[in-house]
Amino acid sequence: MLTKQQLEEFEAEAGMMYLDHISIDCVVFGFHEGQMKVLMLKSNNEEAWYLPGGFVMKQEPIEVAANRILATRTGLDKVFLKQFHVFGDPDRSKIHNEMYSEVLPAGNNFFTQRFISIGYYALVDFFNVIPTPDVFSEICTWRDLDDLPKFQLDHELIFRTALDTLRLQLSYQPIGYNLMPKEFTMPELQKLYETILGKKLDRRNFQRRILGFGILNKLEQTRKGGAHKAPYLYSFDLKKYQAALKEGLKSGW
Amino acid sequence: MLTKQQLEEFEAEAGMMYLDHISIDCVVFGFHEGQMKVLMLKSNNEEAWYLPGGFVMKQEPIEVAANRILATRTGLDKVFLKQFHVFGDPDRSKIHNEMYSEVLPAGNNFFTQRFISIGYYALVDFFNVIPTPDVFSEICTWRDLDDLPKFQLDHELIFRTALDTLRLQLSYQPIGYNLMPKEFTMPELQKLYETILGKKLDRRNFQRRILGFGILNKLEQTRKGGAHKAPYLYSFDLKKYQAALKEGLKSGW
DNA sequence: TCAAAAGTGTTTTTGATACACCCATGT
DNA sequence: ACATGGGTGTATCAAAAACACTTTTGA
Repeated sequence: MLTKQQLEEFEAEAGMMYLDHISIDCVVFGFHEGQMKVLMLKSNNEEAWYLPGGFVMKQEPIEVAANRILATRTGLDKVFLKQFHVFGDPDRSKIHNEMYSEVLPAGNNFFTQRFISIGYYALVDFFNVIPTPDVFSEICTWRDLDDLPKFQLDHELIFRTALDTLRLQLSYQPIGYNLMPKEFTMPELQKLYETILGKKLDRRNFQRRILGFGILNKLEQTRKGGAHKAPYLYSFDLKKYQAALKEGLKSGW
Repeated sequence: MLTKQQLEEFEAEAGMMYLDHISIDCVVFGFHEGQMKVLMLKSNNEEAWYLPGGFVMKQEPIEVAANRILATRTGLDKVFLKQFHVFGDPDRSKIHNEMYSEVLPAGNNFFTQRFISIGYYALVDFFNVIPTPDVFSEICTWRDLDDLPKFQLDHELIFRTALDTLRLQLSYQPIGYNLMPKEFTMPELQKLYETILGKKLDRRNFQRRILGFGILNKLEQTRKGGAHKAPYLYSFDLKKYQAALKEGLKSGW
């Protein structure tokens, strides 16, 4: 938690560096132990959690800003990041505004203005992320998709919209390269799809379809140590994967 | 074309009314005589055309702003309007900035600041639109999709992104209610799809598929006066249409 | 040795595509 | 009467969905 003085200093600096009225919020999806996760933050003296976010520097492209914000929260560079919606209700930051206007001097100041937030969602490799709190929080950690906390502001809407977009994306784009480790088994990849979609898929049909996309390399080795028959390992064929991203998986018409 | 004084007055007013740094651009699609059209504007003393656009009032939701901007250019209220992308490159309004900084006093002024533009696309009934120029232009008119003029700024990118989004949309959402008149024939609807997609479709398969969606009502009457067999008239079943919008037309997985 | 997970099929159903025939209408 | 566009139907093919059997492995 910031002291009043720290907040005032930060406010003054922010007003110099950043564009007014524009913020960025990121929904960072990760996958671990068969569970879909979102990266979230929390301050010790608030109950509700919020999404990683930030502002756009005066001469910075918004994509660069989103990457920078993500990098500072995760330690990651160059991840899959996609703009999905703009949240522009004038009341969306009301509670926040009221909170800060108690602490900060009245009148124009950076934090109490109206913000229009550009939503990005990211797909990242769980193991590479080093969750890093921002200046407003002490806690930055993964939350299970089926055990979500109370959200601040409209962050629940932002999260839900991101998830819906991701699900839709799944039907015409390959997904997984950014979420899975280098090598993985077919059941592991299936679990990812099932988690995103929130439903069970047929093992055999899933395998046929995924292989049909032609974006996987089957490796020689198997994943040993499991309690049952050892599954084969696969990796993504990056070239073909990226081609599929461009072309799309099915034409529609 | 505005005089220098008019521009200065408008600038001062805009700075009071509107949020800094945020603009809205609309790609308005219409359909007439088997041709897809976009609504565009042009000033007499500039060569390049631009898209209908505007700014967000200080306490106005962005959806409301987009609707207001559209309403002032078309006379329409409550049309299909969808946010599709944010354009946030710091150089995107460079040329504009330079242009205005010649005319307007140096230093901070509304028109020479950096703008991040929220792109909306609209699907409207051609016949209901009354194209209305804005304060910067004398011409506001429909342009054929296959006879497009030179664009200002990054408006070509905005237009192309809108078209791509619309095409993608077509594969998982019904379209047409907002573009077609109340009553229409199957060949007319097919022409719409063909124009959006930029390719020919099989007459019989198209009909089967569209009817399969269950969003059309077949009317008793036929469209007479044509030089051939009179085609049946159809209308959209609004209830089922909106349900299909929500559900999507195919699941994917 | 057996339960559970994984590999590898086949059958069935559905939807997309391609194609054929007849009907109505204005010239 | 005929060319043209429109209504309706069928054959074919490919992909999705449903389903079955065998293999491997640790407990």
